[in-house]
Amino acid sequence: MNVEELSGLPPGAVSHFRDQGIEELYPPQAEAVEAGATEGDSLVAAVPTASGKTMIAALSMLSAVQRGGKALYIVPLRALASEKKAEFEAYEEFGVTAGVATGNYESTSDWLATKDIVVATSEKVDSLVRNGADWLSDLTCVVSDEVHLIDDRNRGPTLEVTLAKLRKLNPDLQTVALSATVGNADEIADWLDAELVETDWRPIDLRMGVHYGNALNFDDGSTREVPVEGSEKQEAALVRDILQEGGSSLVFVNSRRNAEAAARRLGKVASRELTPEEEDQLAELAEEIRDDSDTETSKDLADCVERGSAFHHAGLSSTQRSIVEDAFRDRLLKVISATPTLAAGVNTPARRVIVRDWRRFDPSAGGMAPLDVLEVHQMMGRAGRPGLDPYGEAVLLAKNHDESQELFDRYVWADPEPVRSKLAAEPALRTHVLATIASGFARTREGLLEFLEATLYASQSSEPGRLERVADDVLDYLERNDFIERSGGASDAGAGDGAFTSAADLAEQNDREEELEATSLGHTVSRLYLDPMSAAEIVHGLESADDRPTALGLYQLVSRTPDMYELYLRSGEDEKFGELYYEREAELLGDAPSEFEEERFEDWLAALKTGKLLEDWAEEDDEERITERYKIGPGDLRGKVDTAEWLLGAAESLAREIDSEWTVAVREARARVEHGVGDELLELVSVGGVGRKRARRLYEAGIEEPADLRNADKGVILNVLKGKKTAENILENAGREDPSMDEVEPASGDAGGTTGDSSAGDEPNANDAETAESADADESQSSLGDF
DNA sequence: CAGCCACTTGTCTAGACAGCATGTC
DNA sequence: CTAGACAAGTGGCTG
Repeated sequence: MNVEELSGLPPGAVSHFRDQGIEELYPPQAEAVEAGATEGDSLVAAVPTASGKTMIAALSMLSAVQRGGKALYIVPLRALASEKKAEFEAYEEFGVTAGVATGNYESTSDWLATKDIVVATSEKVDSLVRNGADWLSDLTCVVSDEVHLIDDRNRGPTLEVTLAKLRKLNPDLQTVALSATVGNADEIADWLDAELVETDWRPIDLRMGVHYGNALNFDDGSTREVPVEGSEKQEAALVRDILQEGGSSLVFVNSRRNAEAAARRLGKVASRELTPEEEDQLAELAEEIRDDSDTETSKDLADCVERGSAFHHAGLSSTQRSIVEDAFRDRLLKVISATPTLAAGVNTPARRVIVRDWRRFDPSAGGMAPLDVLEVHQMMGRAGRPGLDPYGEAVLLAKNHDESQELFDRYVWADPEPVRSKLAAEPALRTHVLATIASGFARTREGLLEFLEATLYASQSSEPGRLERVADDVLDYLERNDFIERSGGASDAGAGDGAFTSAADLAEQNDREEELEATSLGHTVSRLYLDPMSAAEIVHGLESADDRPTALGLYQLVSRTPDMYELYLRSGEDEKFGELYYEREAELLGDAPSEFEEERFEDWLAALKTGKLLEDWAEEDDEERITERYKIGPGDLRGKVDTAEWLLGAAESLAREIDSEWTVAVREARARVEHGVGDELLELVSVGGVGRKRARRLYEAGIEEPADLRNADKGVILNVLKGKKTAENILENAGREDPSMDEVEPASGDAGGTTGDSSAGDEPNANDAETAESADADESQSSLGDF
């Protein structure tokens, strides 16, 4: 089918596609159009990665907009949201507007209401539903990308419930679900009342194979000699082999450490094939990476990048991740070794994909468990760059003939697993049942069960009554913690009034439906997007505090909620943090588990470790020191700080809600973690342009609050802040009447500025060691080193 | 005696969404 | 009940 034959699109859309070099639709796309994608019909497209799924979405959304509607595109990751938004923004050329809504992106609901296409993460959509964004009922088309993630234990239920809610909100909604090829696409289509388009067609050939010995055997029967020379590893031989043809490769491994070690080794292979220009550009990139963050991880990454290789995992900062991804797409980097982050993330195709590790540590399995077929296929699907490579190659590594055979059977010839709803897991239901009640989707127990009937879980359930049972447990839990109230139902029967209970009364009570209503606290929890269990923990912790909680107490409190990802204890650390615990026991909120409850006590200490990390950050320790001390990457640190900020913000709302007297303490702890400063700097840091480092330098020079910025000698300020432009900017933000720095010379400051007049001024460590304040910090560090 | 290797032992394990109100060095 | 890669340490061999 030619794009010219498409109808129902906004005028200009077809020529836009033609300008992009799209003439003929790919077969799956044509099939989708035939199935009614442009006519508002629902559809499930289960097709391989990179076979034009986005185009199917685009055609559906654009035709919906042309009919006067509004479309929503749901993605699983923030990074994908920005990628898609950039793609859809090009439609502005013919008058179709696009916006993005994620947790960290600027976005007011009013502003989104004006956009034709909105891109959002599933959690953000869920949150918008909970907060009653009224434009949601104007939606006529919703696209769910990577819908197979419904299978995910943690985040799948959110997507599932959100889709069910959107469809309930607007029964005529066109639902377009894009999925990898999975075992049961037909079930998903049934659930969504949608047509199914299923194919394994790909725009570029994908050859899958297994490397063993000196040979690479493909699924089509062909063989390629790839000798392993000397002591080199198989993946090194494979990377070198394809690099000599000018192709890049992607190596998937199962741990961060493996990714880093492999990148280091592969750097030797890649560096042999670099041109001088490439070396220069890579050196620049390496510099950029070192500038982004001053940590061991950054240095290691930069060292690799200089040689044309890189590692990629969640310990990298988001900046570093995009640097690596972009450079690989520009063919500057020859090889990336990555954990599975990359397989699910933004598009980074390579000529050859090497799945080195097909087993991953899984404590629940007690050891190494094989990866899902679906997951391996997702990785393999990254092979082949459209328009650049003649074909893509996906290779598994075997050590012997038996393993080679096993890999063919297990992954090459195998079909992916079916998608199974994980909704009946209690943690998932806890949060979604509360949200469903709070946002009025269900007002009775019956109504709740009816709503749950509309989920994929219900359509798949082989165990009748399971969902009902778990739902009842969850309702009990929510009621016990004052998140909901039940009234009028059979369970209340006779409990209160003690009056006579006749058979007739009983019958009547059983007939009457039990009503469910969220309490004010329950509404708050739902809107804040907290797991009810986190909220309960925080509420209980705040209520149990007799004295003003310390920052560490609050940090440990939020760190032990299920919304904080666990920082786990390494061997030996249980003792270290056990000591810290006895030192600072009094600061912790709520009841500590007994030491004899080993598992719970470990969790408690792990939360203390995370809390201590946050305290270190709020005591202005360097990023480098923290990442080294806790053996984490810069990305992990930022993630922790981010989450803590969010949770403490939520805790502040909860504190207000329950009239806690510690609201201010929570707010202060949050502000300290947000800016990474001690409380004496909180005022300074509220001035635009002043962060943790500048604030500390200003404070040391005797400028302790914004008022001082307005009155102090400009020479002193300039001396601290270096650049005139920066100084002017900050003075303006502080509200100084005459911010101009013209003709002002740096003056040496009163307190700590004596060594500060070096011209470069970029030594963040230099000024740390001077004042009483940092002496404190040092002390806490040495005590930390001891335990 | 230095340098290299082969082998042993101990350690450790993927990922990342959300509120709210505005802006790091 | 289940693994395996890496890094650091150890010991033996060679020149």
